[in-house]
Parts: sequence; structure tokens; C-alpha cells
Amino acid sequence: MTASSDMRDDALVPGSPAWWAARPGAHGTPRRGRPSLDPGHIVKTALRLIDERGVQDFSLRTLADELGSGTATLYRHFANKDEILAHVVDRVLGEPDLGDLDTLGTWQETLTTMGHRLYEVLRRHPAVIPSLMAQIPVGPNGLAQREHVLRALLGHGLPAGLAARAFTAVGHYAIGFTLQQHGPAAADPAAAPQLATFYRNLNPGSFPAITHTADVLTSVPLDEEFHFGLDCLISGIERHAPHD
Amino acid sequence: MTASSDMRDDALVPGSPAWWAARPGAHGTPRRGRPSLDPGHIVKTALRLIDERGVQDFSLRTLADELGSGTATLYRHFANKDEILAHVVDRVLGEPDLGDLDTLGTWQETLTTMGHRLYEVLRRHPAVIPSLMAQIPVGPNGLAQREHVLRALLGHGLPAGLAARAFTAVGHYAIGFTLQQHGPAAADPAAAPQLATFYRNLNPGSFPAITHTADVLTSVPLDEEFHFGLDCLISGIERHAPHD
DNA sequence: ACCTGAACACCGTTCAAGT
DNA sequence: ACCTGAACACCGTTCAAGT
Repeated sequence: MTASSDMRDDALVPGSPAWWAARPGAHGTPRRGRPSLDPGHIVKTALRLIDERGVQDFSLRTLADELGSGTATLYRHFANKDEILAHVVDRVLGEPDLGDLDTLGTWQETLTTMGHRLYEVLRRHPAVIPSLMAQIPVGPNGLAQREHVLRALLGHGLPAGLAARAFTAVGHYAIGFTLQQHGPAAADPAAAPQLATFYRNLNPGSFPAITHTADVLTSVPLDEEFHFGLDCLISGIERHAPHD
Repeated sequence: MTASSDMRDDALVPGSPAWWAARPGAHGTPRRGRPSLDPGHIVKTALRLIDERGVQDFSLRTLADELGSGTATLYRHFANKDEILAHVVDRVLGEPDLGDLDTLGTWQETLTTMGHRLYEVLRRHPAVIPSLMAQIPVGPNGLAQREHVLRALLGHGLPAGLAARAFTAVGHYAIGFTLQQHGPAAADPAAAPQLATFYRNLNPGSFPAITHTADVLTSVPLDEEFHFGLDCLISGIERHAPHD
């Protein structure tokens, strides 16, 4: 069965319409000899280049060069650059295995685990985050992730509306946190920890509150900071859940 | 006094180093006759073009055309395109007046009001959100906003660490929410409300949890949805605050 | 001294010409 | 039939030449 049978006929997919067509391994016999140009290999190479040089410096020209082909060849596998980026995003989202989420004891643990795994993956691929935010991830792995988490939450008795909102909230939190801490300012890789320093170096007369809070902030390790905020968020959801 | 006196001498500003130099109105006598090219006018026009046509279609060429000049002229006022975008972001952040935040009764109200005003502003300028996320907003208005909110929170006795994290969390939430609901998929302006429809049209056999929760989601108005999530978040912060 | 037309080195995308 | 070199219409940025 093809993956497209998972959707009702002509449903318009936000983002690219032919999401599933160019999925890795969908092509026929790979050419023998030099590394073949199946979509999976293209996407894998694209991710590596983005990780190494950043999205800003990622062009179809450099991708084609790395693959030993011309740019026109890429268009035989993907509709355009955005579609390639969308597949890169989906490949990243597929890295953590979320199939074990429903073995956890509580929906709180489910959300905590989802948050941590998402955080780990985004830390590994910070340069991909802007593409992640350019559209809602509706590729196969993005959908599978959403399905696994929602299924676990519903299984623990969380109301459907709350489950959906909790998933979104945790996702936003992890993305927003990672973006500001390891985000595309990572073009200058030393810039990330300097933000607190920048705040602390402002004029205390003009910005007393900013400078004061900056002093406290720098002493907390990033992982702990992420942990704390996630706990906060889940506590808040808990207060809106039934029988508490 | 110039705005730059608010910072200690050579502090490296994340993003562009000469943030304050090109602030609106800083230039001398505007040329008489046709609309002058002071930085404020350039930024205002850039924001209008981005609002009208989206960031994707915003180029220095179109901006220069709209201003009746050449692209090279823009480089006499700003270092590069990113600096122009950073100023556009700061202009947007300056739209809500946050000076009255310390008149509110509780820190919870402070955060709620901040969230709502940020949400309103982002809804008015959804095309600017990607630029907002490209770097931490450290322009004059971004700093003033942070200072006002933190001052109000500290004034209500919130610990400094919690205040800083709460500010960040609410900011992330508003940005993340607005992005997904009114974000750059707004290239297709009908796409935003279709996300829930997309989820609902998936195969219920393959995605039972997604389709089930999608049914619930569509009935809730967006403003209410935003409200609920914000309440959730603030409740969570409340549980980590002292004497509760 | 100040401004900017015209060029430079790219970019995503297309298609006619090759095999 | 399949592939792709070379072109097209852009882009951000620079600078020599104008005033």
C-alpha cells in the first residue's frame, strides 16, 4: 500500500500538495555506479549541508554540486526548493522514536517526554528550525508524531480539546525555546550565550529590570531552564484537566 | 542625549551592531520637495510593503522603487537588508503602548495584558513574524517592552528568575500561536482555517487520534483558543511562584 | 561631498537541446 | 524517453563614475 492511501483522495495538503509522492525509497531501480539520486539521498544530503553551513548558505546549486549533478535534476524529484526543505524538516521530525509514548504512566509524563525528545532533536539541528516554522509539519513523520502523542494523551483520559492544545503548546514551547537559545543567530556560534551578557551590559539606570533579571538568568544551565519552563506549562495544563 | 548612551560603550549587540544609529528621525534636514528618504520613512514603507505583499516578495528593489530611488541609496541609511528587517520588527513591537502595565493589580494581569497586546499586534502584521524570529528583538522598542513588563512583574514581588522566564514564555507562546494560525502560509490566505479541515480529512483508520481531536478543535474561535492557552501558561507559572 | 546607475556574483526555476 | 547545460529573470550588494 502506498502512503497516499492514508489520505482521502483530493484533500489539499497545506504546504506542498504531492507530499507523499517523493518520499524516500519511492523510486524504482537506483542507477548502479555512482551514488544514485533517489529522493532519500537528496534529502539526507540537504540536511547535512544545512547542519554544516546553515540554511542561509544552502542553495540548490550547492546541493546539486554535492550530489555531483545539476540543479535541473533536482526538479525531477521535487517540485521546488520549499518541497525539499519540507522533506528535510520531516526527516528531522522522524529522528526521535515516539512509538513508546503510550507505555508511560501519566499524560504528564507523555508531554514531558515529548518535550524532551523534541528539544534534543532541535538542538541537533538548530539550522532547520526556521524551515520547521515556515509551515505546519504535515509530512509522514510529523503526522505520526502528532498521532502517537495524541493517542497517548487520549488514552490517559485527557479530553480531546485539551489534548490537542497541550500538544501544540508543548511543541511551540520547545521550538520557541530552542530558536532563541540555539537559533539562526548561530551564524555567529559564540552569540548564543552572549544574550544574557548583552542584557547585563545595558545601562542599569535606563533598564533596571532587564539588568537585574539578567544577573539571575546567566547562572542557570540551559537544560535546566528548558526543564523548568516545561514543568510550568504542564502544571498549567494540569489545572485545566478533569478530577484534580 | 542620544539613545546610544543607554548602552555601555562597545557592547556587541546581537544582530546589527549599529542598531541605534539609523533610528527614525535621526537624520538632519529632510530634503524638501518629494518625500524624503529618512530612515523612518524607509522602515514605514518597508513595513507597508511586507504587510501588503508578504516577506517572500519583499526585495530591496521593490522597496527602492516604491521610494522612488535606487537600491544603492538604501545602503546609505542601513548596513544591509537584515538591518532594515530588524528595524521593521522594532517598529511593529513599538505599536502597543506598554507603559501602563505597572498600573495593573497583579502580575498575572500584567502577563495576560502583555500576551493580548502582543497577540493583537502580531495579528495585524503576520508577515513580519518570520523576521521577528530570525533574531531576538533588541531594538529600542523591543528593549522598552521587555523593561516595562519585567519592571511590573518585579513590582508585584515576582522573583527575578521567574519574571524573566515568564516574559520569555508568554512571548514564545504568542509568537508560536500567531505563526501557526496566521503565519506565512498566509501566502495562500485561505489556508489558515483549513488546517483543522486537513486533519479532519485524514483517514480515521490510520490517524484515529488526530481526526478525533480535529473535530473538537474547529468549533473553538481562535481568540478563545489563544485566551485558554495563555491562562494555562500563567496558571503554571503561578504554581511556581512564592506564597501560593 | 554626496549620490546612484550599472555592474557583480549569486539565486530559484525553466526548457530547448542533447543523448 | 530521459536528462541536463545553459539561459532567464531575478536577488543582495558594491563601486566607479557622475553631479
